[in-house]
Amino acid sequence: MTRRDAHSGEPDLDSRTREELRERARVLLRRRSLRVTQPRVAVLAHLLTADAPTSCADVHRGLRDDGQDLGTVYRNLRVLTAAGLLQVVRVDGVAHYLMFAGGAHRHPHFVCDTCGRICCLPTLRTAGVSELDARWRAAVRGASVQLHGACPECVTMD
Amino acid sequence: MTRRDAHSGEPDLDSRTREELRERARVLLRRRSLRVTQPRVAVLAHLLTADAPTSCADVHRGLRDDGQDLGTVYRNLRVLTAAGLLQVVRVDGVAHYLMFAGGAHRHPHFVCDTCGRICCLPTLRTAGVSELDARWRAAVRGASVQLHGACPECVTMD
DNA sequence: ACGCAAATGCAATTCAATTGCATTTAATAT
DNA sequence: ATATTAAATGCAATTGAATTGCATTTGCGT
Repeated sequence: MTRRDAHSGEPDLDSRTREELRERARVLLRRRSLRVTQPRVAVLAHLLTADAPTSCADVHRGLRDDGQDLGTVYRNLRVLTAAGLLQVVRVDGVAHYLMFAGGAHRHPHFVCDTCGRICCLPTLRTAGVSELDARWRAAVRGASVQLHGACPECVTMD
Repeated sequence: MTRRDAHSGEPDLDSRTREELRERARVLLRRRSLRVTQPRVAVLAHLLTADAPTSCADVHRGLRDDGQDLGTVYRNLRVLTAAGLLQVVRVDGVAHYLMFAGGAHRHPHFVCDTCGRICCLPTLRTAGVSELDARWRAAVRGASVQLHGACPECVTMD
């Protein structure tokens, strides 16, 4: 069993790691001088454990035991993204969030047409599907590339 | 003035080209054995002239004189896309459609952070921003790459 | 011309995302 | 420690894209 015996005064392992996560989240928030609130910590801690980009609804679902408010989850995901802690991947028009890996470590994402799962692919130093391992190579049926920034017309107007 | 004199029996230039477009649209529909309906022709003809990926709302707006139904526009955009006539670019979760350029001629898109305009960039034979012309190179602030297909787990289940 | 499947028009609905506002809370100054 | 205040929250209402149910119309093969 995962839980310790009840007569032990110590918290069980799960809640210990959960608290560690929340502490990590608090540190990250303070570093960016964001206010450390319970809902915000909960959202960030949840994203710290997520192994794939997670939609707002998913985060909310994962936190529903705490009676988190959906609107607040949305607001915090926006705040955390604006602060550079999270990045967004949109899949079929739905935003999914993941911890921001840092400028140099951005990686492409893979969306399964069948199960909808979103995977983070390993970074490719030089672009090209040829560098993906064989399993992934066989999987790819299409790709899309989007750049963004200030378009030439807007640049000259600044 | 663009219009011809009223006493001329001939249609003016604008309506002539507009009819040409509609005829091109009809041909494309017949080639894919899609039913040639007035709303469908209107949507496709509109996309044939669009110089940038166009949202459903935009298409509808552009056709509002004809009293087109929004739901029907949505349905036709889906049909035309499924038939391979259009491709979709999603920007901030909103679908934008453009004529499908064909497998070999797919190109990346650029979304302006300021004005929201979406531009089709020239195809890059080898990937890399270095190949964009100087104006565009200066514009780019970020990029996202998404691949899709059947993920390894789903492949083995087929 | 006829018959039927497909498409349309219209309204209602779903779902992601945002927002207005009264209340609570975290960080700061006292 | 306590008061202060701007920020964040909780809840409900709202927006906006996209979809859908259904009665009616229309394209198209026979």
